[in-house]
Amino acid sequence: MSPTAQRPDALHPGVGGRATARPTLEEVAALAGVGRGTVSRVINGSPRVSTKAREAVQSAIAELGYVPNRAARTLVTSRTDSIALVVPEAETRLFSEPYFSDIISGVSAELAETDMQLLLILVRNQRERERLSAYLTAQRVDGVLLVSVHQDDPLPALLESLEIPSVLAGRRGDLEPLSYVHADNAGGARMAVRHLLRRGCTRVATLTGPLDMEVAQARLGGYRRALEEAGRSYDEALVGLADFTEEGGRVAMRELLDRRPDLDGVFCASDVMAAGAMQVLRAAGRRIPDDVAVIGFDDSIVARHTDPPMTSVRQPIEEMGRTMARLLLDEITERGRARRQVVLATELVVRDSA
Amino acid sequence: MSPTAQRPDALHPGVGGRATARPTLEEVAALAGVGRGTVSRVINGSPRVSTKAREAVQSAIAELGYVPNRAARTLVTSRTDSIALVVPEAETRLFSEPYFSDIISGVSAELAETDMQLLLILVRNQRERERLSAYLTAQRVDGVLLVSVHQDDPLPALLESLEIPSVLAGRRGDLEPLSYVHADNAGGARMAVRHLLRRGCTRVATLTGPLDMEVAQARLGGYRRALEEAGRSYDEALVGLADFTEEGGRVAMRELLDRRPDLDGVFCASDVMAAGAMQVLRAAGRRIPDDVAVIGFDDSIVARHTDPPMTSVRQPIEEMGRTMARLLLDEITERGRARRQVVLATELVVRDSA
DNA sequence: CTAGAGTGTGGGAGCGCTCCCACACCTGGC
DNA sequence: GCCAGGTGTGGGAGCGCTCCCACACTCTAG
Repeated sequence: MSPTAQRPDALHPGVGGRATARPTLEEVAALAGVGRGTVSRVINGSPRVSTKAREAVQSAIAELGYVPNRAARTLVTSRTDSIALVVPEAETRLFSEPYFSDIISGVSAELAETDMQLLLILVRNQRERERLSAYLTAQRVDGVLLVSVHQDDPLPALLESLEIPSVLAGRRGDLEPLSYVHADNAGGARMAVRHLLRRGCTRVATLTGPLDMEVAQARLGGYRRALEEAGRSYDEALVGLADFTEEGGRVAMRELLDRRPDLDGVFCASDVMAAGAMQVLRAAGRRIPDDVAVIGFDDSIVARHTDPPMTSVRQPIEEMGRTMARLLLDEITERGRARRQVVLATELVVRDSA
Repeated sequence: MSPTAQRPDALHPGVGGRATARPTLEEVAALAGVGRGTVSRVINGSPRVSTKAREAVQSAIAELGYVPNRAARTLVTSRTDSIALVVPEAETRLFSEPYFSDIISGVSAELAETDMQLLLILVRNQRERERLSAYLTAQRVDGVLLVSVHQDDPLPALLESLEIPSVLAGRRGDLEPLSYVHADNAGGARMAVRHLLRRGCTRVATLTGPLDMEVAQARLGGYRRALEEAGRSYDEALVGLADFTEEGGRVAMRELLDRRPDLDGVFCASDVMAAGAMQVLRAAGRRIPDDVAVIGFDDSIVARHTDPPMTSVRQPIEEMGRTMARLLLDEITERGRARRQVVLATELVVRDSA
């Protein structure tokens, strides 16, 4: 498609050499009848070039099909024009949720206008964490986006000490020193529980995520706040500790049902947990929503395929991804700028389960 | 965590310079009391180094916290130690299916033992396709994995002309010249339809994917073959053309029901289409599986959450990812080797819908 | 004892860029 | 006429590596 210089190569074809040799900046300069500096200036959009020289260079570039060698540029500028999206994916389940794909969609939408390349890096164990650490230390990216932040994860601290521009999805706590973007988890949870109460539920339980994640704590906090605002007391017997997974949701739901068989509403901190809980409730003969109303969190694809379709708290995940990318780009260009925090609103999507 | 040299920097702190200067190979050589060549040999694991020199170098590396500069290495070797996973994601739906995450899991599992870095690159429109083209032409990766291959996609041809090592997930057709890995789609479809026939279905319909994808054609072919093997004729009225999406499944199912209200089994070329079809069937008052048996394809998370849980053809997606990565690594090391094709078996997971 | 074939090693050259200094060439004001 | 202050330009230096040649040193066979 694009014209490519097909010059006869060296006499020795062998020793694993590439078939085609790419033209260099020097060759462009020679063809355009200018110096290397001028070609470089044209490529980098410097205004200090005469129209005549610029045109000569541009047509030489087109003729040779010249593409700059990024490695050479990186060697000089120590900029890589790429950013990493780091996913500390403990288990495949994390990935089978649309959360990550939506983040990625948002990030790459924001990057579309730039020539930043997005690198996805999965970290699933200690070994991979070390590889990433070496990778980041080697300055192979200009910045890092980190999703799924656990309180005891050493990654954020690593990013801090490396002083590499970075933005988190979520945060470790109130005092998070790194830039971050997250959803209004507490607000969303509160909204969900208020909906259950308004519906007439009087014994509303909750299934939490792993409490070493701020996001899980925030959702539990929203649950508690909604109850207290309604003048109801927070009852530990109605709180089931789980881990965002379907199986975890099933186990916790069974225990909850044992402890408080009279419960009539459940707010689950994730859709897949809610799906697990719904299975258990049905197996126990409860009708949804008549006997027990159920609300999930995420509004993922799972919510649309349960029976009945699930009411769920939607968070603007793609928008989160876009915002993260925007903050990171800013941080890369204006190094040393103040860290930013962004909180995006959540919304209740009402279907049939509550 | 890892020891990092914190030397006082140059007197001039400004002009956007990085805070910490990384040690170079030259400094390691000086500290170890050897030449540059020897350090390079140690780093690259050459056997032609004395034990004494090797140890001196290793401790110097540890002391300085030395990490090689990849850009410099790339400039010389023109190897990048990274590979791209290219996803021509037309719409978000593609991503919300677990297919891609499973591929990614498999690929990175296979890459774990190497120091290859995986780059995920999304291509969603013409503009992004051009960016990718420039990126690949600039030789920024050692190889490419391409998933979701459409017949009219210019990407495979681009990879061919660039002569860059690459492996496809799926293929354009029988004569695919690039290496590829795919599942036994025809066999899986055949298995599914045989299952329906054995169950006693006599009017088995099918919902296809977009027929510009070989994968959709193969599944349709398997459907047809199973019918013919059972001595039944292939009836176009029982074939609903769809596009792998839920909405597409709904629309096609409605049409099918209009045309052939007597159908008693449906093989759907994807789970989400099957989910859409099941909604339509129920709305039309059909019981599943008693009136109409339904089988999906993929065995994705959706299959476990329909009511009733869906029988589906499982393909070993993660294994596909692993195999793709393995083939690509081979192709990168032994350039010019013959293209390879791998077909992995599919399996019928029987649940309640058929 | 010497030629010959290994080993291990240092360091020059060079990968393809950007940075920046020096130099030409133009103005215009005195 | 001169000098100051622009503007555009060429090309040297150097980023941090790998490649490879040359040179010491072995050790063995004749």
